[in-house]
Amino acid sequence: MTVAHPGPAVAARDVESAAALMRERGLRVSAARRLVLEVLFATREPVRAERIASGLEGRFPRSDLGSVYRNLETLEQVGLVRHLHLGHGPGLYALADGRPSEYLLCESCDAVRVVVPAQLDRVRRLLHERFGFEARFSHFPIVGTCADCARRASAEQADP
Amino acid sequence: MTVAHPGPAVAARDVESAAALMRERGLRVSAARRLVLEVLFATREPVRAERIASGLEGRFPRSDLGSVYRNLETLEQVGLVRHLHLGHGPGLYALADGRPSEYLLCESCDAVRVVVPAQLDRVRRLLHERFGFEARFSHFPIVGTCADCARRASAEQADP
DNA sequence: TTCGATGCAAATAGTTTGCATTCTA
DNA sequence: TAGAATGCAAACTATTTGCATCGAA
Repeated sequence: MTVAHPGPAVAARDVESAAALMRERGLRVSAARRLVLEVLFATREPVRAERIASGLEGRFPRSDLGSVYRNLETLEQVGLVRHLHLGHGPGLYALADGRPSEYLLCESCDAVRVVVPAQLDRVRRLLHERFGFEARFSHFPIVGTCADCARRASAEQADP
Repeated sequence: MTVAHPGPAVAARDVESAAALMRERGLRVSAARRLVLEVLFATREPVRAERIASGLEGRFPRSDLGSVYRNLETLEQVGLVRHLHLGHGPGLYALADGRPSEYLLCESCDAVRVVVPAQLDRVRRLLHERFGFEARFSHFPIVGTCADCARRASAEQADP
């Protein structure tokens, strides 16, 4: 899960071009490795390793969970894959597309709001001015309470 | 680790007043439970459960790790304790003082910058205006690159 | 034909839980 | 003395690793 040297993100069009890139880097394209890519291309959202190993619950052949983890790490080093953590729970893996999504996670209802990085640029700028800190919300999200839950909470407080 | 109903934060002056509060809530103050409190009062920073169970490496009697976890959960429900997660790695537990600290975590060097909530109020306001989202950085930190590492990275890029 | 990758199983880290026993209120 | 909390062990989730074998280039 923890990648030593995650390379710069690479957006591949499809499994074949991803496979070609692997070979360019001197890596082999085995059946198990191709399968991880196929699953990631099939579901365009972040998934846990277990779900990949299950072949999306049967839509693809099952594969060994240990190998899935190893391949995800390799793919992340190459830059084809990124992983993120949404609160507690397992890491989630997805194809790296050019500009990574960023996330707002509600702790009350577990809702995840996906936003494009530009929407957080002002927040990022503010943090940079204040602390010289370059914030990223693509690997770990912003955590708190979403609008719905906040409204609900204050309603309950007014009328218990 | 995951607390069902974390009560409102309560700041206790010392172990005895914390113990008194426990009894007020109808909870018992056993030796093991008092020990958790003593360790938390002795070290004023967030610590992992394992470190509590070890009695801060021998300064206090060792206790059972399972019971430590159970007691931390109970203490968190009462509001005396809060836990946080700094990136990967185990959860960290600390006494709840009135206004919880918030955190900036650097992914390159693992440095943790502790800030008082007021320093992030503009960030919070911005997020609330944009998304109606109430962000907290006390349970999960803001993750990114600290000023030092950012400087180092751009220096390396200029002079490789 | 080589050595990178696999599959299986065992190991690890962090945390939770069942249960007979202990001890607080 | 009732039942809350303990201590120990086992279970569990997420992830990593050792190793003999296999297969892609």
